Amino acid sequence: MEANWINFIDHGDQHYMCDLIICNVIFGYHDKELKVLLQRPSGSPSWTLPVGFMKRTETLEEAAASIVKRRTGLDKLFLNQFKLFNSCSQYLDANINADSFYKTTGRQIPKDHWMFKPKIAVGFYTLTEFSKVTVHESGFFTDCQWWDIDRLPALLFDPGHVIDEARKSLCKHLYFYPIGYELLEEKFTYPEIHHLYERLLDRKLDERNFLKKLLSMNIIIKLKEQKKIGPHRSPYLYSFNREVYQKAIEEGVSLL
Amino acid sequence: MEANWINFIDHGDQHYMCDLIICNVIFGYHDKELKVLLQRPSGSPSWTLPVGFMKRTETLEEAAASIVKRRTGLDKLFLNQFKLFNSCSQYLDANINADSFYKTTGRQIPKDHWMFKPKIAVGFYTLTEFSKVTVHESGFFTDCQWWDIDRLPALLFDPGHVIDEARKSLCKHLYFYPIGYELLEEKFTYPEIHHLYERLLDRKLDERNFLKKLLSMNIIIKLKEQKKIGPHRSPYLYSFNREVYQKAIEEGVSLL
DNA sequence: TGAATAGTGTCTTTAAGACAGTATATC
DNA sequence: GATATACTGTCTTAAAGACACTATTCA
Repeated sequence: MEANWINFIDHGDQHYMCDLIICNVIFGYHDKELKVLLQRPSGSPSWTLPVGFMKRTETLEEAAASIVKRRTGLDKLFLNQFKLFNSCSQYLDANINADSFYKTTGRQIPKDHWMFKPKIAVGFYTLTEFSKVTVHESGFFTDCQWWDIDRLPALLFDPGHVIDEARKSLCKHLYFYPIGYELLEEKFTYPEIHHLYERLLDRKLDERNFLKKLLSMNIIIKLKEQKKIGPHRSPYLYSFNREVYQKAIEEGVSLL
Repeated sequence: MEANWINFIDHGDQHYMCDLIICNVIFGYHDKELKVLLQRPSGSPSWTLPVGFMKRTETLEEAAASIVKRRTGLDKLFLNQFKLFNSCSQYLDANINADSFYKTTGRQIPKDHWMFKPKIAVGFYTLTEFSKVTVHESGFFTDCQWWDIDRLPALLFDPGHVIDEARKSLCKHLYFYPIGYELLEEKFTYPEIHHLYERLLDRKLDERNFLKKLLSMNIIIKLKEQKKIGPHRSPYLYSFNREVYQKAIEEGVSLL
């Protein structure tokens, strides 16, 4: 076990908020699937959401952004603080407790140590186009990978079904604000955005009516280019009208 | 200064989350005005929102409810956790710091004491019919009173304009869920609920269309009784259809 | 009869929803 | 011409919005 990890255990509560953990649900979209980025502590059979502590000198948003950046290499992502979760008494792994620490490190840590106190989890979700991400492994977490949202592994650290709640918040968000700029590439086809919305909402959207709506709001612009997609008709490319999109983000809008 | 207060200073961080404070915006509605309940620490010229710490053994919602109950005497109120606020380095009063503690109590408290560390404020808002409340003063806070939302005094403890944010969240909430059961009396007139919504949203609502909407949704029921309101035509009383209202709370609905 | 508030109906406009056949590309 | 996907238009229905006069009560 590394020296800075031991230092963290001994003095972490001076530099980090010890009652809080930041818990990120990183959504990705690729190949017609909605995905979530999960990590696995080395040696553990179970997966967790990317979590981390918050420095006393930073804001919640900075803390969440730095955790996301550590995993994805990306910054300036859209981050949404969607919910708080009570009583997370372990932050990484049920196997991490005073006994297991003693066994693996020979260090005796008191049972009332700050690490073992109950914590509030601050849930953030974030959206990114899958292929922009280079998945980063780091230190404690040797595995890190994307999972289809409908085929998730059992999660160890999951107070109150964090992913479900994140997804619900995302859906609600979708009724008020546009989403897509973060999840799609700069230029995208109508079938892509149409499918994305169906996937996010988990229901059918009439393809003609939805397109009519998007175009009537001027939120997407039809380009002259087409995308080659193999042995089929080439779909036209669209891009977001940044001005309208930005305004919709700020003032709210209903696309549905 | 009382013994349990000193005990709190010395050992509070064992029993309370020391990185968090719970911050409540208690909205009331009475006499055509939207109001907020504020308190004033004894000796301070400035007002604050009802705040408090959270016990390590309780949930966020329990902590918020107990603070609200302490001030209003009411429980089972609708509570909505609407936002987090960064870097609240003082939780009650800028005048409370190591020096002032020494002056008033003779007790030397280290500058890195848990009370003076930066905190995250967890914002809740709650709604109640003004006249149900008996305003409770308690211990440290000798004044406690309702203020018209448009004529608030300067607030000492107000990271990020908590009341503004609470009001914004409330408005947004209003587009998705019904509100009124908590703010009106059991039986109310149409002008009352109409005015309440105008006041909450801070804009005109066509009286005919809004009534049409409420009735077509079956969310309010016209009673046979009328309310005597002085030298004018007596308005009919309405009550909420609890079944429809409850369903709307759970599933969401648009009244606007 | 004047002042203040309560109460109500119709028409217009806009948005949502349902629905299915044609077009393009490649093999 | 078979297959797979892209693309488009019209009609129906429902909801939202605009709008102004009448009713009641009391002094």
